[in-house]
Amino acid sequence: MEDARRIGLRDVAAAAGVSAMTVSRALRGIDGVSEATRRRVALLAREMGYVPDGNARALAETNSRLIGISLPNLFNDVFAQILAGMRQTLHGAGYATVIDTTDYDLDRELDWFERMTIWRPAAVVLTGRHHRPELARRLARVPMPLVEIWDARDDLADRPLDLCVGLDHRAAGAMLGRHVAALGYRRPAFVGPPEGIDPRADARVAGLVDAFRGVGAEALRRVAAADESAFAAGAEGFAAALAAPSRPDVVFFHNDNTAFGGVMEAARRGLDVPGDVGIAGFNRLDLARSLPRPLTTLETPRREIGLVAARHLLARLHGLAPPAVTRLACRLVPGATTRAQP
Amino acid sequence: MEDARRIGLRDVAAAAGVSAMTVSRALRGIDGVSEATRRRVALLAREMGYVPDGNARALAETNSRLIGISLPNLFNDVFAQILAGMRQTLHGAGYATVIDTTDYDLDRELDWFERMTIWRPAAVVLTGRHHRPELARRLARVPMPLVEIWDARDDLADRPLDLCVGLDHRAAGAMLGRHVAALGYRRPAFVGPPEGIDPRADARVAGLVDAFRGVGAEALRRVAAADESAFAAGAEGFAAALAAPSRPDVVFFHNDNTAFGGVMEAARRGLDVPGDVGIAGFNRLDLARSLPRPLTTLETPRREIGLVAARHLLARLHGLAPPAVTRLACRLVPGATTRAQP
DNA sequence: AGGAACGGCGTTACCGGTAACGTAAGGTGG
DNA sequence: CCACCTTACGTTACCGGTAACGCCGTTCCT
Repeated sequence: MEDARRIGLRDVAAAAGVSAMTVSRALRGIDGVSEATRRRVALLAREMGYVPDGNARALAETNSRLIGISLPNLFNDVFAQILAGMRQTLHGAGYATVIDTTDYDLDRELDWFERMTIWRPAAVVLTGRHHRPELARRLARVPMPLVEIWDARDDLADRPLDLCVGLDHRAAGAMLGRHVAALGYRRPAFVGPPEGIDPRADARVAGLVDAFRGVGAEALRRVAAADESAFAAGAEGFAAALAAPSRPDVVFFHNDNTAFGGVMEAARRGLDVPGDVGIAGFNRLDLARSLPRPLTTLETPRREIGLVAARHLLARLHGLAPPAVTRLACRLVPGATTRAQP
Repeated sequence: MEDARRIGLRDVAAAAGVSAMTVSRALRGIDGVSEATRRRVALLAREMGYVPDGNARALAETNSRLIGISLPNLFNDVFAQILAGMRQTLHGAGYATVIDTTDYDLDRELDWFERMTIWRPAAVVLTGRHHRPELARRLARVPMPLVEIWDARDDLADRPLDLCVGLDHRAAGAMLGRHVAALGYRRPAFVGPPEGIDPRADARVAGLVDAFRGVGAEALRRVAAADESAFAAGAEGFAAALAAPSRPDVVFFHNDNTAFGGVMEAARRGLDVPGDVGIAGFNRLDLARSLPRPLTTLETPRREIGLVAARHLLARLHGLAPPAVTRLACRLVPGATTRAQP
């Protein structure tokens, strides 16, 4: 594998009869080299198969062009879309991105952060507002621009580590909940991950509770559903929710995919949706749009979050001062899986 | 941002009253340091917030622990699952991974490859067997272990660049096609990306054509469907396929998500599936499992491809010689969207 | 008792680039 | 004709680690 020594700047320099520094300048397009020399060097470098060494370069320059991004996972398109939005902007600005997925495990996030900072990234992107305290301590020692995405709660006491772009999941849950409560539903249930796993899910549940408080509704029943497949989890969770003594008249789901599992389970049981039971999803995933009976859901601006986060990060890297907290709006999408009128 | 100079090995060394080399050895757990010194140094390093510099380290050591991975995209779980399989193994072995998505654009793949190799990765993972010739040329100059995943056609004349782990998409298409042909369908259509975008889709179409050849079937009609949503694309493609003069009696889809779009469109039109028209998907995505009428599809071993690819890559990095081409088996999943008997 | 082996640590020389500064040749203006 | 400025390079000193080797005081063996 390591047959011949790698070709370095010095090798090209020797072949061209100039100094290494001249080759460096020529290849980077920096002033101080005649056009003739530049062309000769560039040609030679290409012929010899010269590839610059990123490590040496990064070591010599003090600043890197690397941005680390931590996401819970890449399934169900939510984070994949946020990521796509960020990448587009960051790559366009000449930054490389390094991704990791934590599966909602804060220890894995911290672990990744420590392994990542070894490479002296120009900035870091984290998901959510909740991290191990050790992470903030490390960050304080070696400050660097940082964006927390996806979760931007409306709470002045809760300062972000640096920048923050996302939505208020509690408010989002409340918006959806109020819409559904206004339709007359009074026995709400929620199917999603167990409490304490995904803070955003917990926040949305809190929002639902807010919405149903004071309208004479029963307490929201939360059902934990976990399966490697979101669809299966939704079906099982829906079944579990219906098994409760006081049968819910509407079931909220963690996202549209799990909600679809619920819709399927309802059909399997011969239940009429929304006649017998209402169903609401979250995020407005592609699937929600394509169902014959459109899902009642809430559209989250995922791609926009990615774009804005990247833009603010770039501004920050250029020494500007973008807003610390950016809260993007969600859009209620009334569907046919909840009844139309009270 | 760059207030105080970063703390380096020398700073810790000075504070501990030893040489930088001793600190380096102590922190890396290398022999030649007394236990007392090691502990003192480790504690001091932690207190001072010392973070090693990956670039300097990578420059000093000749070999890196970085593996670059190129995938078409991260939507619809196919590549996300392959990736999850690889990551698990590679991270366990102490390698870091850097991902990029090409969106099926070979120029972007080449571009990424050139930017990536600057970091002297220990190995590279590419998707598919088709790349820009320039990429192979670069690779020849700076040889490194490489795996091509997902596509492992059964063609002796077609040598992989190095290693290869995947499945034979043409054979997979043929397997599914033969099953469906045996059920008596004779007017097949295919809905998926336009020809020339995704070589695997093209191979599967070739397999379908193989399967329907010689059974007195009409020529397979290929319908291009592209939409940002796979579901919408499936619905539109299905509609387009049905609009043909000789209406197809079975429609194959690029994957289960697009197939689901077809199922929805059929329901919207009041068509009976499989009575009026059969539908078949591909990949056996989670969705296919959760439908009330299970989709006829072909299960591809995505996670296993990731695991095996990573394992072979590690073997290769350890100087062993894993098999050059590994073809994994697919599993036919007969469903209820095609009729049961001829 | 003398030399070998060993544990524990320091020195030196890179790894492959780049910033900063130095310099010779040719052009320019007074 | 000479001081002065450009242009086009070359030199030097790092960037922050690590491998290889050297050195010194113990301990152990014969």
